[in-house]
Amino acid sequence: METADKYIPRQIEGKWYDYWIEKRFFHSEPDHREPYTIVIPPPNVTGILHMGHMLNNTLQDVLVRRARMQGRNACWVPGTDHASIATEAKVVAKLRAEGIDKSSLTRQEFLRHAWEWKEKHGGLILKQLRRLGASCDWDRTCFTMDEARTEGVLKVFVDLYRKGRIYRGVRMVNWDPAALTALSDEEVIYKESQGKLYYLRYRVEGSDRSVIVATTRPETILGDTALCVNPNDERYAWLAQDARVVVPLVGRSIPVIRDEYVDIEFGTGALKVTPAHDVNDYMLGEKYNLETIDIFNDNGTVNDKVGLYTGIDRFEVRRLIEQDLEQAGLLEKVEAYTNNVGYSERTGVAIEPKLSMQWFLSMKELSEPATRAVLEDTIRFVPAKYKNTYRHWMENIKDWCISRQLWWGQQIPAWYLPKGGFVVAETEAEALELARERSGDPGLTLADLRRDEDVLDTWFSSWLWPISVFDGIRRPHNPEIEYYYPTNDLVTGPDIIFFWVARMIMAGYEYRGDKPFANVYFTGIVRDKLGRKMSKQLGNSPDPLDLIDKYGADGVRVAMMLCSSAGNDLMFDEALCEQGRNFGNKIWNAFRLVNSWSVDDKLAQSESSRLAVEWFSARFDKTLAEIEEDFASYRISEALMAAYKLFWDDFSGWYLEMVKPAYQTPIDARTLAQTKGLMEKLLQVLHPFMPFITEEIWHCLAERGETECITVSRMPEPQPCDQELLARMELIMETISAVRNVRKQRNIPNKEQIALKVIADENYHAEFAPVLVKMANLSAIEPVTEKCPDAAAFLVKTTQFFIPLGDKLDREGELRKLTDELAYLEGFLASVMKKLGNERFVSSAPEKVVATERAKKSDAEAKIAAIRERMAELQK
RNA sequence: GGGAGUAUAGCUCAGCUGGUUCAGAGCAUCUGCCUUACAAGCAGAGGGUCCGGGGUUCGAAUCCCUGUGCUCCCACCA
Repeated sequence: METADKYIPRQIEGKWYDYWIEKRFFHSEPDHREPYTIVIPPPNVTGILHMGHMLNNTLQDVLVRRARMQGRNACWVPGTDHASIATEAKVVAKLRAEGIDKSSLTRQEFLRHAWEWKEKHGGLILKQLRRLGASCDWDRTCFTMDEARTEGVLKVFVDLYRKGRIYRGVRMVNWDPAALTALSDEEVIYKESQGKLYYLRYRVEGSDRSVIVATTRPETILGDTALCVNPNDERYAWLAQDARVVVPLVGRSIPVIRDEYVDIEFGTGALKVTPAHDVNDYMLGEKYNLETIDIFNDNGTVNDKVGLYTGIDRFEVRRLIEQDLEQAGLLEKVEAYTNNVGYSERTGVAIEPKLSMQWFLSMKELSEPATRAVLEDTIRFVPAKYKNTYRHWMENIKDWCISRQLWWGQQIPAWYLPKGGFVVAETEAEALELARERSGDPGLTLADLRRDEDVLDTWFSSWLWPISVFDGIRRPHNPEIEYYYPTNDLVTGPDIIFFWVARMIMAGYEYRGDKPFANVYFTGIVRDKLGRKMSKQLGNSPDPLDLIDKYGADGVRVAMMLCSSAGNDLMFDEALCEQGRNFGNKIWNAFRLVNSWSVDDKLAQSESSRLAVEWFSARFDKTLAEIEEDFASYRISEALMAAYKLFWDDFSGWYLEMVKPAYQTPIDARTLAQTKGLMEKLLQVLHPFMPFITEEIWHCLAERGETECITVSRMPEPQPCDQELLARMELIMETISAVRNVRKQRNIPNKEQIALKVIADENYHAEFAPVLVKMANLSAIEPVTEKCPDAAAFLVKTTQFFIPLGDKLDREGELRKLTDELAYLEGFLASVMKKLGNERFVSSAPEKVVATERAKKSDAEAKIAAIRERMAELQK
């Protein structure tokens, strides 16, 4: 049968994925087996697959597939996140493109559009994950805003409210004037921005003097309610205790207060205080009981409180006010200034600190068991360095602002009573009942109640994810949650350690009394080969699906795994995909070779084949043990590299060459069967990394029943291996290399058989002679007792080998080589002697170390003697 | 401003408790080969101030101090 010499992934990947799904191999139900559970970090429902997802999900798939093959009941739960701000922004943009303004719609109408959009475009990313080979249990696909999850969220909200952990409060929040919502601190990104520092003149009342104040935001003078100087600043000692100043342009009279908060060194040492629009000023305002004047509308334009610049955008006002101040002679000077400005992670606009009524979750108590769990390694972080980051955040945790002024999300289950006050309940009916009780008015109807307009922060649903995907919030004792929870591994990025990981841990202890997962594997950020973060703007991120088309899913998976070490950023280079694809091709060709052999039943197994099988089996077991260890410490890329070398070097490069029959001659049945068996085991080891090609070849190697897929086969377990055998073979391999070297240097074609003579000693293992003969294409190996003249000679450990060359021998060249070798060995010996000559070394170093030094010495001496003899021989 | 991490071959990275698995791997490069599974391959080769400087030790890539570079997190002085 003819098989192509190039492996074409496209032809088989879709076929096998469909087959696995059809046979329901990825579906899991609780049973008697030990569970292995991963919940996917839910991507945004409107998201599309990028390289970060590729990395993250390949890792999860490797772990899940491996666990499945180890006989565990593997369950990987997929799903998507409703991502309130991001999704709402997309829907708003889409409506705008259709000429519909969000403000012209009712909440219900808007949500209808949003759901429509979600049904149409949502979840594309999950389909894309199938291309990658992700072995998720798709029957379990969840959405953070589906019915079960939403009910869970509301139940938790009510529960926390009743426990007194949720409260309402006026706080300074990070206001996003584009999305028209408050953001949590974690959603604000600070960036250095080029700005200006304006020096403004505040006239002192009843005096002809004035105070100069430096500010980066002159437009906020509209909201100034005080001026503050440091009490220790002598420059302002002349100001009366009850001095008042006049706000430029506005003309408002405000008090001068004194507080050590003000940095004497900065600017002029005088600070304007705008409690409504600056976090620090807000605190001063609280302390000195200052008036708070909110000057902005929600969209960032100036309101009519002051009567100046009404309706104009904040940045435009800044420009205008600069001119107006200048004209009024109230602008002392303007300097260029670089400062840090917060921007919305979602919309990119500058954050406006704003006072508003929000819902908060008190975090202190929740954080305590969660902090302990990580510090005591009940939950293991890989790499462990993130424990520090985690601890630092948890120990300084602040209350969580959980309300968002959006429509897309879970609406806060609070209802306001007509005469003030509110009730919190899971359902409208319950709310009504409570409201009647509370108000003492049994005639109250739902229409009398007004539900809070805000929705909950998206993370308020995703922090429940490991529980809610098994419906463990609504039905805490259902068999699924009790079987699958706690989950095993969480694979995610360190950038959401606070947003998500920490909060899941808190929710886990609060609602299950147990950790949500045993291990957290933090991936790095995928960067391009220049070290730049991959981004749409830079256009330096390849489309994962294009890569899959070009290199095959297996190839791209290998690429991702090769460059990822836990917690480190990875420099992705498309060349790695090539390496992955090449590896697939190598596997394919090894299969083609094995597949091409015809069997002769009468043939007995040759000695060299018998030895080859024995050796490779040992080699396999040794590597398998290493791979086990790598997995245990989450060194996934090293595990893959070990398997890669095992297949490429040991199996293809050595083993197959050892057992390969001469061209167009048959192989014995025993060797063929053993080779296929070894290959099957190799495919199994590789399957978690390269699911498609391994499944394909698995079925080509033998007739299989309908469900006898590699995907659900049992992973080989490491057996003790014969180290002695491996060491002996190592020497034979060295000898083969040495013979090849001689051929190369002397231009002796590989086809030409040559003779080898050996002075056999304890390091020469004659039983391997058949392997040596075959691999080095020797006519014979002849044991001798004397050195052989006119021969190329080489040393393997202590064994001397000779290849008679007759007059082809290049005495000059040979001598030069020997001289170099001698010089090296003498230098080496000298350093060993120096060490051994050091009494302190001999007396204080452990016995073992001294012994190895002594062994080095005698070894080097023997070699030097042999080389000297050989040189003398050549010089005759 | 506070904290953490990191620096090893051209690139990406291993290197655990200080000593023969200590200077490694893969890729890239160079030199031969279209040798009948594979040129997406085979056989070889070269390549290092283990960031600089001190220290501890019989012995340091490894431990300590210090400097420098890079990365990240937290805070947000108007």
